[in-house]
Amino acid sequence: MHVRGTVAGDVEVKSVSTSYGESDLAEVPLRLERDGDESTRQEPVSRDTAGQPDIVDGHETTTVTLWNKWTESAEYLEPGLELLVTNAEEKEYRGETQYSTTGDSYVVVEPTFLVNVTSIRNWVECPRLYFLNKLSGVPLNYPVVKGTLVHEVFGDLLRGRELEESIDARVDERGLELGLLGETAESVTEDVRENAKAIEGWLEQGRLTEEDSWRSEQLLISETFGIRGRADAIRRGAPVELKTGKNLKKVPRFKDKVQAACYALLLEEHGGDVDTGTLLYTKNSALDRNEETGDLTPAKDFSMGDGLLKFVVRLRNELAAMEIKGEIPTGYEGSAKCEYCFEQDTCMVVSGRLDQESKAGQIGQALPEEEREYFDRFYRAIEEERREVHREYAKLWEQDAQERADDDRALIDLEFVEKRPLEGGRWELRARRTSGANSKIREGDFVLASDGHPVRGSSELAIIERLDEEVVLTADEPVEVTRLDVYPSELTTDRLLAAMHDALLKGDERRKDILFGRADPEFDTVSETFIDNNAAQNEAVTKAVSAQDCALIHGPPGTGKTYTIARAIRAMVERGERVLLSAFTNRAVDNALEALLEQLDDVIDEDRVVRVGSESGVREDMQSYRLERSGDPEDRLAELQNAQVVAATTATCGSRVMKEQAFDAALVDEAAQLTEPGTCAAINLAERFVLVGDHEQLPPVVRAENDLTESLFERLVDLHPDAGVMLDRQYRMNQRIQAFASREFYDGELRPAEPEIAARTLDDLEGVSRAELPDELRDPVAFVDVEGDGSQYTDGEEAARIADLVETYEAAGINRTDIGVIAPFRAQVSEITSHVPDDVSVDTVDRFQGSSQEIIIVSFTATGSLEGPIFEDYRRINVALTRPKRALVLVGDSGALATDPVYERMLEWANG
DNA sequence: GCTCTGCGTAGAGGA
Repeated sequence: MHVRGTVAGDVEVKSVSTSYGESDLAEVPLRLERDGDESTRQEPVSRDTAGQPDIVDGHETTTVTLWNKWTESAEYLEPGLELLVTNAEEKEYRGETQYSTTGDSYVVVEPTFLVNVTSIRNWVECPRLYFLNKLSGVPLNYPVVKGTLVHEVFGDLLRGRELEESIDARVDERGLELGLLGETAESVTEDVRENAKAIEGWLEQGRLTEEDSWRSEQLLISETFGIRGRADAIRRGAPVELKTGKNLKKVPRFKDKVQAACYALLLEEHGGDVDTGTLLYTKNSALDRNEETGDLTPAKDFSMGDGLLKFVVRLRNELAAMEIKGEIPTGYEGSAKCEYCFEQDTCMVVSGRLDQESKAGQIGQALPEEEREYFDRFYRAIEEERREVHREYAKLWEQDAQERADDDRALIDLEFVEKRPLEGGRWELRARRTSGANSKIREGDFVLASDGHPVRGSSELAIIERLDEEVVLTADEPVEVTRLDVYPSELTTDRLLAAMHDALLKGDERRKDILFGRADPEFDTVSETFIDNNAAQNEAVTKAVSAQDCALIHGPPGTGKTYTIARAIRAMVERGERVLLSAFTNRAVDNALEALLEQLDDVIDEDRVVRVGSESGVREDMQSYRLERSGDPEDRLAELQNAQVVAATTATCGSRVMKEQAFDAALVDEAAQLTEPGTCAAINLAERFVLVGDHEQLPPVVRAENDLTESLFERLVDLHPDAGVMLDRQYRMNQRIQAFASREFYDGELRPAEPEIAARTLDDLEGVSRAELPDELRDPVAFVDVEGDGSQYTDGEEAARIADLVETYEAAGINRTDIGVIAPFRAQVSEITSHVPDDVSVDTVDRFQGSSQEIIIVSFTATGSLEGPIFEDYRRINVALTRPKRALVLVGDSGALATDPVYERMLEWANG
């Protein structure tokens, strides 16, 4: 039986004498997991072949005894951590039911925390090395790229692709990286071929002697052991790991065995019974000839005993416990000798700079205390985000299909249509959507495609190629797909961490003086006039161009910040500088790039502007600027190096490719939507930076409540007011519409740029006369009082009323495409969408940021009271109210709105 | 409680 629960008190570890001699044991007080909602819970798969495991029910506290080596895992336990003991034994002790481990037991700490196989591999080498890897990421280097290529070719061979064709295709795909590394296609092809020949020879042997069954690159998840990873290959049910590094010893390296053992655990949970593993060292072929037969022997088989598997689970437990507690490893946890470690110097430097305890010791001067405090604060915040991502993994099996669908995290009820083999051995899968349900899943995303359950059923990591009424996917193996689940990724948290690390430990001192307020930003003298009809915009461009360190441009709604950025970049380009243009979202990057291209028209050639990003992320009309990754290495390199302007999201700025680039200046748009480390990812690449944004609009989206919610932009605006300029003339709203936002959020400083803007009304639109509108809608700002239906996240009455308003406007000659409807909740967005015609754009406030419409109708969706975080953040209201150009209609329950002073003032203004 | 975009996935190797 499996016992699962939460540690409820202090753990007692002791030694006792048994008939077998001296034994260690740990007594763990455990609050058993209550199996409250049976219908939604399924039991994890057991390693016990005797039958289905029982989950111990109830919520009483009991004692679980962990014997012998499992006491090691008990040492990291503390109250609140979750514990799973498989194949436990039940016993009665003084009238109480207790449990203990048996010879077949595994003890798993925090089983919902899915640990990567590579993390375990790094951890067994040295826990401190694991930490350093996480902190700085692995930079672009040839051995790693070559290793990846050989793996890809190996996978292709297993899927039946021809060797030379595979090598050519794979080398071509990596053109950009190889170019950056200064490699030529010929030399890499030769190198990969040499490694791949060894694989091919070995595969041939297997084919000659016996019937082999293979599959390649399988992503496996174990909810019992809390491990996830992708096995290179599985041969007759056993893991095969490919290594392109050197190993001249007779036996596999220990960390390689640990890695294979992880896959063995994963395979066992998926129904296998594994006792051997194979490691394939491709460099060994020529060196390691078998003396007797003369055969090439790159493969080393080894047996995997129970002891190794349990050891691996204990390693995983140690790692998971530290991650859950947010502790930083010192290196003392492991037994590696620092003098043999070739990361020793890096380790000592990082330990010295951050003044962290470390087995290798510290060298160098510690960072100033405020910087170390900053590191600790942001490390904690980013790791909190990482734990939120891990909560998402756990939901893959904790939520049932319907719950996930309701949460927009899965598409269920797909109807499998067909599978088709692609060249290169991959598969195209097609399925039909049988309902109109929406989800977070979009084209280009990685998803788990399954025939029913993403973890327990047969499932594959797949890429969404197309998503409309039919779903088209590509995957390594053909799954008869009926369900898709969002596959969470730690990639962005990894990049945030690396960006913070780079800013603090690699950034120059002057930059840090600015970021920490120890020095004031300085400016050159520039007397040129850039924009002659808008003093604030001209000052902003001047500041951006003349900044030696940084400039901060505060751009309220409609003040032309995108134009200002474009103008500033043009001035920089004219000065011969290389510029990075960045923002958090692809949409913002493409918007800014569009404005920039107009400015650069006669300044530089089009091919000197490059957009870096994925095909699915970049907008259709910007695809021609997109940097292709595949092709001849020298061509790819030239295209990027030749670019004087590079545009990319901040996440992409943290990629290995972008980290190889350097710029004179970085301009970051929508900077108030970025976390500090997110902003650093972009500005780390440049000598100077310009942040453009509005901290009175929406803040960064973060999963956990932590220090990431304030943007670097906002902090620097306070810290260095002299480096900032506020754009104060808006080109969007009628004066009436603008008044409230200006007074409430911008100290009354926001004004119309021109009298025509202030006076714009619906009458200006072709074929429209306000005279045909009912009285209440003739004013540019109107309030429509609707009592509401009392539901929480939807309001059918508001939706119906909004549909009427749309019809009224249409009758007055207004195009439906000129009307936008904004609601606070997604549920209300769907509700309204079902009431109004398709060409009226309906969306959440958050998604409307950055755009505008002739007419905006706001649905408040609140009855009775105004409770809820969505209404607490006034920045959201600022965004909603500043989207329209000519007319704004507020629809809501005046009683509810009047309960909050800001909303009450809004009502007075709207009714005034 | 609610809003929700990014990212080649995870792993590739050095000595």
